[in-house]
Amino acid sequence: MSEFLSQHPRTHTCNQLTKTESGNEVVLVGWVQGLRDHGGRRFIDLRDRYGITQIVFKPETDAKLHARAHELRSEWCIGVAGTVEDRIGNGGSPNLKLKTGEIEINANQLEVFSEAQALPFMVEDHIDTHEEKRLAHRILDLRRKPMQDNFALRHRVVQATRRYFDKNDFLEIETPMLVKYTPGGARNFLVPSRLVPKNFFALAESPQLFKQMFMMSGFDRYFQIVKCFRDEDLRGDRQPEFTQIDVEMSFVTEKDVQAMSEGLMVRIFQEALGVQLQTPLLRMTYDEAMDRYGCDKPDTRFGLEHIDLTSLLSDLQSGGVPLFEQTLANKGMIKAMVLPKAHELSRAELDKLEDVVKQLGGQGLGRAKVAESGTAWTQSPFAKVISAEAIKAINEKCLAKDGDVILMQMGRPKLVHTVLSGLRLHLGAKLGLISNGNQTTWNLLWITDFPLFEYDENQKTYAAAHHPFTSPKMGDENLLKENPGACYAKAYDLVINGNEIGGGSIRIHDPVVQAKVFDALGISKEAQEEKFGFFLKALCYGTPPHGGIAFGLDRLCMLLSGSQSIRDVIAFPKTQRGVDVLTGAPSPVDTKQLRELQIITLP
RNA sequence: GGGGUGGUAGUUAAGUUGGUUAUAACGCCGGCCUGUCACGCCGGAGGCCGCGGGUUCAAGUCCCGUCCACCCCGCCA
Repeated sequence: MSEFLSQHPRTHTCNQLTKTESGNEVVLVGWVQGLRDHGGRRFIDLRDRYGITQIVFKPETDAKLHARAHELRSEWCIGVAGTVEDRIGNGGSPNLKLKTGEIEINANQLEVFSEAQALPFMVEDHIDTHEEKRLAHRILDLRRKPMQDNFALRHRVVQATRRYFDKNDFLEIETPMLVKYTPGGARNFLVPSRLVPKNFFALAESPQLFKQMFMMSGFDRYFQIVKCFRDEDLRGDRQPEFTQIDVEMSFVTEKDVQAMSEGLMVRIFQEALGVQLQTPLLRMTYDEAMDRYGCDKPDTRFGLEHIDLTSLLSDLQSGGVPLFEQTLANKGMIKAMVLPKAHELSRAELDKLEDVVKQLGGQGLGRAKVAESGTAWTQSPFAKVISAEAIKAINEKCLAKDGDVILMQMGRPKLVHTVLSGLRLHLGAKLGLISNGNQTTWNLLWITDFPLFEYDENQKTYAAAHHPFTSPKMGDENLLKENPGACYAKAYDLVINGNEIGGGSIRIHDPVVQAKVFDALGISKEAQEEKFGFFLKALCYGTPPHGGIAFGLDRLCMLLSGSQSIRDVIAFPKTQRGVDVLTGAPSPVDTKQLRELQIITLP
């Protein structure tokens, strides 16, 4: 063990010392960030979590020490004792980029705590290394300032959250992670039980039922910063284990939950970024969002809104275009988006949009360039067949002027929306319509009035759009039996710059209504009892009206930090395949242990 | 499950119609250097071209398969 620290305890961090401390004897510890060896003057940048301080080794201070400094290498972990000196007074020049740039430490003691091998990549702010390598050497990656900043920010978000809810009388209570397996919804990770052989726990997808039972227990206001687990395919903003800020309140309406959530956002943005949000936030119904953006999490920082031409073309007998006619006959939808002349794209660039459309699953991209004072189309496959009346009507409906290009998608509504909203985001980025970097715009909005159910074409059944404990809108419970597809839900999502950051709802507190929803979902009485019997029973002892919300902490931190990936705000994330390349998880286990669990694996 | 992009030195990349010894920058190693802070100068080492097969006189380059990473669709109540 090193005696150095007992004789020379750390006196300062590497971001503290200024000319005020000139002449002081200090001790700094940290990592060698860089070396500049001038023979008679050896400089190193010493880095710790807080910043960087220059150390200088001089032969006239200690010839032996000066010689030893020659051996130092990048990322060695060292301790230095020395005198704070004014750089200018020493004949040097200040480094205005550093807070400590006017001073340096003239070293008189050096301790090498630990050497470092040659590095797989340099520890610097802007690295251009494949993520695979960063993950494999995560400790080096995490030493980089942008990563250190990300986790400091995440800490501030978490602390702000705890302070906010504490101040508002919420109780932070933990819920189980090993929970009852319930099929439906996200796929569960399974954990075999040794004590109850051949039976499995699921890792909790969310604490949904537990937090509702807290309300039945009379806890009134609950929150938790909690890990959740979902065994689904990964994305840049999805990890198999992730963290939610989970919230539930009794005796509230949608507005109450939203107001409490807005207060949280105000506090987080204030404490994490120093940004003042304006509340109340904007609200948009799900139907409006789908109509204008084809998406339930629209990025409202730019235009390029969608225009629905379906009824217009229906009125015009498809304008004589066979493709439109076919679409309408198949109960399809026709939507358009206008690319303004101001953002004119070359024909080659427009052709490339076809590839984008195909990647999104579309067949192709209908397009038309408006000409002759809005009476004609050029560069369009439809131009030859479409009626003059239809051209004029579409141009007017799209408010398209000469030189604008109308982009069209048609077919099944779901696909039209996927393709056209994907194309919209692509164009927003390509045309530079989304501000980024320092000039950050924060568009927060609520999406409200979601449908209660979605029809599953494959299964030929309804599925809960949010989850099956979501309350129907007032009056819609009467539709549950006859027309479930027409029911709306007391559900809401919080969207920030096109990212779904939170989602919640008012829950069902009436066991009769809850049973009706299960019926509509096609879950038999027996299955209801088997899967949710404990919960249905719990509902029967005086359940308060209640509702809540859950926020994706990782996504929120990703946005606030300006990170491109959720992995940059998770210390040890998994890759796209759900693998931890650092530790090698998942891995095979001993057959002895499998036998104990009464599990065999297929060859 | 499907589509796309990529994998060449420690790192990031270049590598022509297949053709001698596979380049460069940074990093690394050695030397010089008393005011640097992207220090500078001189010298040097470093390669299973992801992996496996095939075509060919000859493959980093062409073909087939496969693995890995990233992005997207499906999926994620």
